[in-house]
Amino acid sequence: MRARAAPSNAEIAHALREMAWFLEMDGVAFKPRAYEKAAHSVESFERPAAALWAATGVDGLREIPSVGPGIGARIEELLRTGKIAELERLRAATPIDAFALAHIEGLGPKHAKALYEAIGVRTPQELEAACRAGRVRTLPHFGARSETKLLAALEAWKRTSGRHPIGECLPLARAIEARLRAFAPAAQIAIAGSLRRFRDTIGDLDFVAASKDPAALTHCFATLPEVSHVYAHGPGKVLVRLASGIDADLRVVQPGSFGAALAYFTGSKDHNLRLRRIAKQKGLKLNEYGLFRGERAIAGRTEEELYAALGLPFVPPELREDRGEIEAALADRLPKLLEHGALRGDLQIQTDWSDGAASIEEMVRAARARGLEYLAITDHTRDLAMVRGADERKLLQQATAVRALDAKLRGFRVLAGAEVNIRKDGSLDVADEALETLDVVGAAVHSIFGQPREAATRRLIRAMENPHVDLLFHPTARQLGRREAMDLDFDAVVAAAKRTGTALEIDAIPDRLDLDDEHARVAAKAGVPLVIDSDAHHPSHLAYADELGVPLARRAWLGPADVLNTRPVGAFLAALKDGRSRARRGRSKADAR
DNA sequence: GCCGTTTTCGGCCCGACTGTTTTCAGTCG
Repeated sequence: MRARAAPSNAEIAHALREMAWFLEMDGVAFKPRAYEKAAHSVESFERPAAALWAATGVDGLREIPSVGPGIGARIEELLRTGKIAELERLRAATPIDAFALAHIEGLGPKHAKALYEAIGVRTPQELEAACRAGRVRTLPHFGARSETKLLAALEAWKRTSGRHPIGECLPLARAIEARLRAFAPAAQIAIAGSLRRFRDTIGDLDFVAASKDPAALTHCFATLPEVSHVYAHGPGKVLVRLASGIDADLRVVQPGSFGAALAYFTGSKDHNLRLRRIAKQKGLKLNEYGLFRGERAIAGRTEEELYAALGLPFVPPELREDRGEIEAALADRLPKLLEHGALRGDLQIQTDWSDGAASIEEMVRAARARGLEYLAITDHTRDLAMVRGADERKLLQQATAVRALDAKLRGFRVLAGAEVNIRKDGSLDVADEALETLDVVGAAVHSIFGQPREAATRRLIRAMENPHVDLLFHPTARQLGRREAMDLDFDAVVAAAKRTGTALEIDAIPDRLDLDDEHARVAAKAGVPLVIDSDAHHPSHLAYADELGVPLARRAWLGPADVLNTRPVGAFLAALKDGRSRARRGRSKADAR
């Protein structure tokens, strides 16, 4: 019999969150927050809790912040038996689909419990039936309006899984921001929330404004053409649903509070909690209106002023996730992050030789116009026959064309490359002799995504062991909202990348964003070089590298030294060459064994 | 249930809005 796989940190966190929800449902004081905090902490803990426990037992688990004797014992129980008896008991006592119901907007644990106890609602489907039958309005603390709201929330829940890819949200938010600015040129207006932190998926769009006339601005927001429904409209706050199915909200404060409100609504929630606690330790109070000593505001007009008054350097929004940035700020050791405009080259470009929309010349022109200094042309290869992927002959023909163009250019380099396909067993679809002639070889998975972890990991490692492979393109092959990342032993992938001198890519095309921030951070910490590419199939796509790739890298705490394509072309190519010779050394060692 | 440069006990973030209420609980961010 196959041994049960040890629960991952994410699975442990999920169980702890469910505990928190059930405890809250029962009106238990403080414990829910303790479980919630522990869940967050386990989730963002660097090492697998299972390994920690295997090595040092239950006492070792207490190395994880916010895990004490109680929760430590629960985690141990989960690791040992695959279950938490207390969670099973809570589930049995109130057999509802807590996880699904928790995602219905406006429905919290208390109401969920009341609905179950009074009329037996256990799932979103049963909730919908009860609302339609008019049974919900008969309960205490519920009315006809509650029913209408729940039905609307259920519709929203069915339409979306709750979060939206950033590529969809960013243009929409910028358009709304522009409308608000046009309406109130004197007001301060900003995008806040997870969008300002550049998370890869966004729950809703948050806007913050400072204005002397809040009511005019909230009215403007509530009547935007993009708005399909207004949930709530108060004097300083509006909550709406947009026609695209995304929720959006606006908060308006007085100018003296703009920085405090911006920080507050940028979050994350966990980052804010830490700031609040620091304020409290100093005998201050922090809210969305400012930092107060007693009744007197001592900061709040700008975020910089606010952080300074808390004794902290300014924390860039991309870092505000309570993933160590508070500790780093307190020690004045915040990383020097990659800046916009720092990328000099783009290493994954498709042209009309395969599935791109533009010619090599057009892509080069667009790249120059964006201020880039070099480009690698990396069209698809043989296995992607559907997009006319190149065989060896076509590849050499294209390389000749690229080099001819390169020879004519002044002050810009265009490099011959390919995006070769990694087959099921880790072999490549192009012969080594052809790859050897190219400047930049990226390898990528385009099919068979569902392999077991061990096979998938071996597949990527074998591809990286080919000495001609310089880059691993979109390493986990995820597609946001469509396809999960491949199941990989990522630590093993990172170790192999380091050993073979292969750089890992942050593919910035909006539906991939692969590596994600956490993987990229792990890779960089291990000393593996990264590249940030647009994966452009059209000249306009070149913008993705700076617009989405750079913020993602900032979320991963990357500095310019971590990213190869911040280097001038000569230094970049030298780094690739170094990587190839490292892979050759690794391979000859493997052959000798 | 966790935590500690006020603490091993006594705290635990804070305010806006809604709906159902006659002063507030629940939910959200």
